[in-house]
Amino acid sequence: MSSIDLKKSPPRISSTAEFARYVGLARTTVSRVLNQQPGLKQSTIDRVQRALAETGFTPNAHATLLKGKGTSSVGICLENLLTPPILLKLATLQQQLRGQGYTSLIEVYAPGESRTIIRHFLSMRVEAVVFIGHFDPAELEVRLRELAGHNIPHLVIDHHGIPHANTVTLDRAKAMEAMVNHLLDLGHRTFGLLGIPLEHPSRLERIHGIRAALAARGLDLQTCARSFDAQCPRVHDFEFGQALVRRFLELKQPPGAYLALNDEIAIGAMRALQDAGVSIPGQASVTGFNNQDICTMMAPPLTTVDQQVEPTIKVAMQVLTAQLRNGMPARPVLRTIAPELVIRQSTGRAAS
Amino acid sequence: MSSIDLKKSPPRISSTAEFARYVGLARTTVSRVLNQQPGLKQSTIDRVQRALAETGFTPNAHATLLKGKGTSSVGICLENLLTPPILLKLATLQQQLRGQGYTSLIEVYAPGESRTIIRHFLSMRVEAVVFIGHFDPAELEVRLRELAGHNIPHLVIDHHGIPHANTVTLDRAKAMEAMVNHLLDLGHRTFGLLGIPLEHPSRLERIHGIRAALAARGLDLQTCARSFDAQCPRVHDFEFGQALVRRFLELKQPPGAYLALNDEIAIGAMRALQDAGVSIPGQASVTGFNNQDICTMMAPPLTTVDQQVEPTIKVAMQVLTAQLRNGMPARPVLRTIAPELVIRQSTGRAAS
DNA sequence: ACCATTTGCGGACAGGTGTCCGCGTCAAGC
DNA sequence: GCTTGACGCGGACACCTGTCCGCAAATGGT
Repeated sequence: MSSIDLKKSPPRISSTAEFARYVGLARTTVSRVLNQQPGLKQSTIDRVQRALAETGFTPNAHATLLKGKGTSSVGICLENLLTPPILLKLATLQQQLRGQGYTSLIEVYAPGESRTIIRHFLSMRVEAVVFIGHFDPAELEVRLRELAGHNIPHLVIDHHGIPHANTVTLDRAKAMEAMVNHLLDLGHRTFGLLGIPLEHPSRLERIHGIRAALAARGLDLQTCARSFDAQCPRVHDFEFGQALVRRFLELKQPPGAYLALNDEIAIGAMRALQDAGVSIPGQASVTGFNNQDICTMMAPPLTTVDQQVEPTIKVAMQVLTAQLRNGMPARPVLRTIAPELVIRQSTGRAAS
Repeated sequence: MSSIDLKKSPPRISSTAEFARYVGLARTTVSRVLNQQPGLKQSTIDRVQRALAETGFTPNAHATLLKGKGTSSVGICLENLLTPPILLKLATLQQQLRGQGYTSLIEVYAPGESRTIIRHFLSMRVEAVVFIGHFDPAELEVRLRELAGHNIPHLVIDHHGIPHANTVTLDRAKAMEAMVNHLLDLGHRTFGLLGIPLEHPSRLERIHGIRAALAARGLDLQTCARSFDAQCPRVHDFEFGQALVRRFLELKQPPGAYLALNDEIAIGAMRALQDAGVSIPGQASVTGFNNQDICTMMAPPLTTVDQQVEPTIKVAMQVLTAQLRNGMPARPVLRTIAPELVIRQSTGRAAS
């Protein structure tokens, strides 16, 4: 009985040498088993496997990675603002990388810590770095240059418009163009932009799409669309959407359609409109962006743009594996994902 | 001019020896500078720092961690279902750990991969492992035993009821008790449970709280409360909530108050009720759990329980740092966080 | 110019792993 | 009983860093 108890507490083993002593074999032999090299008798293989199961021994990864030429790891830097779609991308990406034998080092970005994060990645000798989300463009560009200096491939997911960056992103211009076309078809001619400034470089892509749709029908951005972004602080997106709409409702002639940067802002906008007695879509239309699950639960369900997470990650993995194999591409790669309009009941014919 | 161009492409440096050759110093001297040892002339320190900035060299972390006794890293295993509150906990925890000089290895759990994940943590020689969220109890217990076998401290955040586990969690029993009391005060005597089975072990804590509140007023769980969880598949929580409520509405006398497992289910429930013409809170009350931002945007705003993320992480860090200093505690630690009821307009007086 | 002190050098070792290689051992086949 | 493989052993080296130590060189003071 007591022998069983003793067997139940196997010794703490922290090196292959120690483990080999436990099994009663040479260290090199054990190493050969662990790395599945040929020329081993089945019985000894079994003996090692059994001891492995008993003790739960794991070779020190740091020593392995130190020895081996590559680390088979990629760094993933995550935007501060953690929304469901971003997280879904993270989870999917990590799982796919795992399937390819890659370990992922995940760091959540915090303002001013991007340098620390990249240096950590570099010290861990990652083979590539992925950025997911939106960052400060200037800061990101510096980091990318830093990585290029070390000949480490990178990939930016979602943040379009960084010079020389390898990018995979939803075609937000096309998305906005399609959305505006949808609203134009419904008779809308006045647009309130929520979270989309007319000038700010970070949202330029969306503006391009909006402008293109308007121009195709002989309309002008400046006269059709307005934005009050600068006048409201953006802390939580829901409240931001509310505040922006309240500002619009102070106008003599509020717009008939609202285009929001994302679903959260759109939902806040709907709330403020309905609280003010404006019916949706009877008196105003509202559109979101991202197609989060919550959209279908609103009254009315929110018209929005689907993020296409799976295609995005699929393409991202293609670009990534190509770079892991062949190194940094000579010219930056830009792959855009086609968006898909999801029309629900928050958009309707313009009030005449 | 060309010399400038040449200077712009510093050589790829991947070891301290190489770097020392570049600076023109001995490897040991450089190492002393990097580790801030005394007895160095300021001018040589500057020389190294300058070269450091030029080349962006970073010592190989694997070699350092191999040499040093501890790795100063903790593993974080994340629940598959990524909701905003969980993510907030992750981000906060990682930031705090970073502040304490600890690196965090983050892995998103995928069914059947918990073994792989833990083995990865072990091979990286993490000094502790944190689980955030809810997992398969049996699987989690095996992992915890595995960790204990290696003398590695652990901490489970949110998942209450794992035997021998060090746990930090919201007191969900107290929360449900307070919530039911609130509804009893409003005159409710019939309760529909959404996502909370009467028997299932994983939700036993909530049931205990509900039962306690009822018992204090001489009421009985079996007669007051019903649950149809088994009859509806749970894929997306929003739709789950909708489906459950539809099932309840088939009854001759649907309950006057609905207690949902989380905010998503509650929101789905509200949608289904309102679509069926049931006014909230006039004809039925609905409560959520977690107090996500979206709650305030609903019509009516959702009564719910706040997660208390900051206190939770604060306590988690206390427990964690204590274990990192002193090793596994002799007896499992259980710290519960006091919940806070957030009463909004989705609950009201029972219809008479 | 001389001596004492600071300061950098270079060799050595440890930490754990993967791999190569020569050598011993054991069993099977003839 | 001898040869021939098959198989395991153990020494050696490399990967890169941190640290210790003896020693040489440079520095500073007088």
